[in-house]
Amino acid sequence: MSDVPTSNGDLRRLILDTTRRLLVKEGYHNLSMRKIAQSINYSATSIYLHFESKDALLHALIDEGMQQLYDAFTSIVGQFPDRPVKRLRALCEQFITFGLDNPEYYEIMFQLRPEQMERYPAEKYRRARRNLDTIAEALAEGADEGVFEVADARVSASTIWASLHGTVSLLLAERVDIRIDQNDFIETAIRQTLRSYTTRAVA
Amino acid sequence: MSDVPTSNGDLRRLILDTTRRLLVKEGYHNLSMRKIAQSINYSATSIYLHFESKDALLHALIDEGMQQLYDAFTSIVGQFPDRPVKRLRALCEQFITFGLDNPEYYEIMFQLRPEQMERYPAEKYRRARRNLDTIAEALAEGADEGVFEVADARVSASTIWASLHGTVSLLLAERVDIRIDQNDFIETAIRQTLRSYTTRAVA
Amino acid sequence: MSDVPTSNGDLRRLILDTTRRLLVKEGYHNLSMRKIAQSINYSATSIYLHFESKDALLHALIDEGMQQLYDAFTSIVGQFPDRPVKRLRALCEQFITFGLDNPEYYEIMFQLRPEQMERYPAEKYRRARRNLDTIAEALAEGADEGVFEVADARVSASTIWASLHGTVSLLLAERVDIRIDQNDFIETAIRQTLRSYTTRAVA
Amino acid sequence: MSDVPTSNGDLRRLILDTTRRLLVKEGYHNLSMRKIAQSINYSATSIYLHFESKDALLHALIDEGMQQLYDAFTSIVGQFPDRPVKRLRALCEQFITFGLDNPEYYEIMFQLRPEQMERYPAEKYRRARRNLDTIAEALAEGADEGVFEVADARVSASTIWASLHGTVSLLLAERVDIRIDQNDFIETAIRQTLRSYTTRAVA
DNA sequence: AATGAATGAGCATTCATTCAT
DNA sequence: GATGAATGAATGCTCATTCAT
Repeated sequence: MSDVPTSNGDLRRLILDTTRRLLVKEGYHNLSMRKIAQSINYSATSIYLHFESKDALLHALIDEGMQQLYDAFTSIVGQFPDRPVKRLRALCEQFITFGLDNPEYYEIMFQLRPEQMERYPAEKYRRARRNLDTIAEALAEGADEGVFEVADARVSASTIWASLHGTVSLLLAERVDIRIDQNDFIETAIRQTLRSYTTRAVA
Repeated sequence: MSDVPTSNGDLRRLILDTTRRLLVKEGYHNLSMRKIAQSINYSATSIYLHFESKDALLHALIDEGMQQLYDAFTSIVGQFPDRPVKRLRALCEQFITFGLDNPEYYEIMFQLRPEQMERYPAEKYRRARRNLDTIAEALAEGADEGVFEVADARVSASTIWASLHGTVSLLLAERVDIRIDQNDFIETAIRQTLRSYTTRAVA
Repeated sequence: MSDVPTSNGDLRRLILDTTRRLLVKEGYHNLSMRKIAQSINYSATSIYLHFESKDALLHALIDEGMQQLYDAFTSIVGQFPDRPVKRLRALCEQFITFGLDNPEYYEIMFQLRPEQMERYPAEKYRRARRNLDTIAEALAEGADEGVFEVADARVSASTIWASLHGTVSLLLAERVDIRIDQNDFIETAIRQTLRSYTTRAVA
Repeated sequence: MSDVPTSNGDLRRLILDTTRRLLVKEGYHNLSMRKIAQSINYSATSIYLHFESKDALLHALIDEGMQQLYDAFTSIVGQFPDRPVKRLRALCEQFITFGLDNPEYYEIMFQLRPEQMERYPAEKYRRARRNLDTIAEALAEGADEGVFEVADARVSASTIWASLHGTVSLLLAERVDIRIDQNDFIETAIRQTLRSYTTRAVA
């Protein structure tokens, strides 16, 4: 693929992109340094010039994924600055889209158990939490406006995240009854999730 | 050779239990026949006297887990034969409890991607779906009684399952903000999930 | 296959027959004590009650094969007591038929290198040599009658055997050009082999 | 680590030669990558730097053998361009010499059953057939000159090959009566084989 | 006469990583 | 900045054989 040797420090970029591609194509378990090297027509050793270890490479990838998701979220916030309900729905949709579009990204970002990735510094996870805050803010603003009923925005945001994560996970693991239409499933999941926080209209 | 000499067919049990323990401690990907063998002070070959293959061993474990969960669900159905709301809440609580109590089962039961466990027969997954049906029934009965608002019980049941699964997954992966009380988180997740299907009170 | 347990000492017989069958069906390399045992619905251990080792079992089989071939040869001798030419041709045909009909038998009888079957006692190979003697006798008688030209019957018999063995080996190894008709090939091999020892008619 | 430190790409050569040696000493079935590695004081992994798989290694060996035999045949053809009888005799002698001198090559070249080496591409076997063609040509030319009596040169060449192959096989398997002088045996085999195709002298 | 339980040695192959150049 | 050469450890699995019962 990369017949044309990439000049200078682009190699790091090339490695990251290739790894991501392989991750999606072959899955986390079939990912090996050897295969990455082969894909970019470099020696396996070369990867170590740019990443201390396989773990380090994956961590960099997780960071990128988190950033990407954060960027998407930020853009949505920009689109609906004062429409918390619409904003929250868009965030939900975006999360699910992101997960389904980047399945193996998703795996290393959200599904790896800590003991499997033990050297990933907790500080980085904290960075990931910014995404959660975006949801919490929408909830809080909605509560202020009286359209959401929220006891504790932080807890509620996590609950919403759980629903979304469960939805993506089941879809990725192909555990959802095949007789159920995927879009129907996603739409229902989002609608019900939001509904559970919506203020009930009193006649 | 084993510390506590196990008589007769107990070895099969010992293998199953040890595998479950290792699954929790080291995760699915770091599980190997050799490690299992080492843990029980038997040769790796001995495992093959009781299980045809690594897959067969894991399948046996999945079956056990599914059965256990099914038994728990069945017992709940028996406790609340005509109280669909109470029954549904109990089922939700039970699912989360089961997941947190049996993280080892949980991973291989619900989190493994099909390509990682491809030889697990689809028929068995179908068997697993009985648990989902139990939820769908409670929803349908509740809808009949007018206490639940449900368009399609099958889709809704899957949606509820997604929420529960997401909740368990995040807790097991230790991805929930440590400042959030676990019980609070669980209670909120269940309450909101049910709330989203509850008929809105009319004044 | 042997649902009906064979009584008494028939087990030895059953093992031999089953092994022979497996040898043909699966080949020498895929033959294992485990598989033999499985095929006869006995434990692997039971085989050791009748044969000291896998080698011993194979030796017994080789003996049987040699005896079988010897019996066939003897019968031919009886059919053509004083027709050495016809007798020799029949022996050649029989040898090739035997080889093609019992390919894996043939392998352990004639193709195993001594170092692969080191414990097979040389004395047994000597027993096998009786078959060669039968050929040598036909040659010698033919020479006496003036129909064969033979310098040293022992050497010539070995030469003939070599031709036959080569023919069988190439056929079994599927090394003969597929455009050549097998019967044509065999017939030519035998005809030419005999021809080379036939006295040339002088005008 | 190796006794005589081999520089650069010599390891490939060393592996090939060692494999050949082991093949003679222990036979095809007892050949393992581990043993090869041990023999050259390298790790088993190192072999994979030079050969994709065990099969690939053996294929390389077969190719070498086929080429060597072909070169020897070609040289003989050059020595007797218009003496088909002498040429054929030389080819026969060369085949047997080759077999006895290279028992390791011989087994994998001519004695392996296809199911034992199934991945060896048929196209390569076809290449091996060039050697047979060389024999067929000598026969055909001799027939043209009236010195050979040949019905179908292709069939006859295969028949000759069978005789030679049988001769080599029995010698390698040490199945020839030890009271028979090896050179006598070989000489007789060749003489008789040729004789069977020689036109009978007319007074 | 028969077996269940057990094992050590072996197999081809893959992996992340190191090191001298 | 890049690499070829090399490796120890690991993988799931099969094998012939032994031994106490």
